Amino acid sequence: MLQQTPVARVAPVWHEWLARWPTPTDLAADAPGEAVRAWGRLGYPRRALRLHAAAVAMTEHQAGTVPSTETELLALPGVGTYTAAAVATFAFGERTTVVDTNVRRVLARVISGEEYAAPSPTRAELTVAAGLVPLDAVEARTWSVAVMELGALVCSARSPRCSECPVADLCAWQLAGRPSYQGPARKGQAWEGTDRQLRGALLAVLRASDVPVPRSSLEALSDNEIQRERCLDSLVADGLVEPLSRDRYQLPASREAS
DNA sequence: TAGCCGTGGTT
DNA sequence: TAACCAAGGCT
Repeated sequence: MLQQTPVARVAPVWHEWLARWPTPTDLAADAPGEAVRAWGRLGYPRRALRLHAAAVAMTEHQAGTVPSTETELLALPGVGTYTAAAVATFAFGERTTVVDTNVRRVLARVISGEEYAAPSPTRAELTVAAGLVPLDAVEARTWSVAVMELGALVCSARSPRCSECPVADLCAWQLAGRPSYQGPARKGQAWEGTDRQLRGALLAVLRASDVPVPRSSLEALSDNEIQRERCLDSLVADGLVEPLSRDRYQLPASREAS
C-alpha cells in the first residue's frame, strides 16, 4: 500500500484491511474484486490485485505465513526490490540494503552532492547504498529506518530542512553550496485526458456498485470511443474488471486474477 | 530501460 | 494554482 503512496493516506485503509482480513488466508478466501473495492482511492489498483495474489500464494505454498527472507519475498506478486528488502529487514531482522525514494535522495545529497537522484536507480547507486549499511544486522535495520526517516522528515524533496539536519556538516550537497539539479530531466506525469484518468473513472463506477454495471453506464464517462474501449480492454486484461454476458461488467469475482 | 500504471495533499 | 511528488513494480 505504501508503494508510491504517502503514509497518511494509507493508514486508515490499512487498518480496515487488517480488521477485515487479519491473515493472508483470510484475504485469499475472498474474491480479488473485494480487495480492489476495499482498496478504495489509494491509486494504482493493480496493487490490490497483486496483494490478493500474494495472499493466495502464501496460503497455497506456505500455510498462510509470510516468507521471512528477502529472496522468498521477492517471488511474491507485487513485491519488488524495495518491498522485499524492507520487510526482510524491518519485520524479520535480515541484514539487507533498503533503497526507497527517500534513501536515494539522501544519498544523492550527502554522498554525491546533488540535489536529486537520477530519474531511475543506477547500479552504482545501489552499490553505494549497500556499502553504507552496517555489518551488524541490528545496526543495519536501524540504519535503514534512520535514513528513510531522515529523507521523509528532514531531507525532503521540495524544501529540505538543512538547518535541522544532523548530518549537514558532512553533507556533500550542503558543503557544495546546495547547487541545483543538473541531471537529466525528470518525468512529470500528465494527467488530464490520459488513459490513467479514464481507467480510474471506470473503476470508480464499478467499485461503487454492488451489482454488475451495464456498458452504457461506463460509456457515459467519455465521448472518446477509441480511448474508452482501449481502457476497458486494458482493465479486463489486467484482471481488474470482469466482463459478463449482456454487456455488463463487475469487479473480478473469479479466483484466478492475473 | 523507459513507459506505464492513480490519487490527493503540498508548495 | 499548476506542478510536484509520494515506503515502486512490471513489462
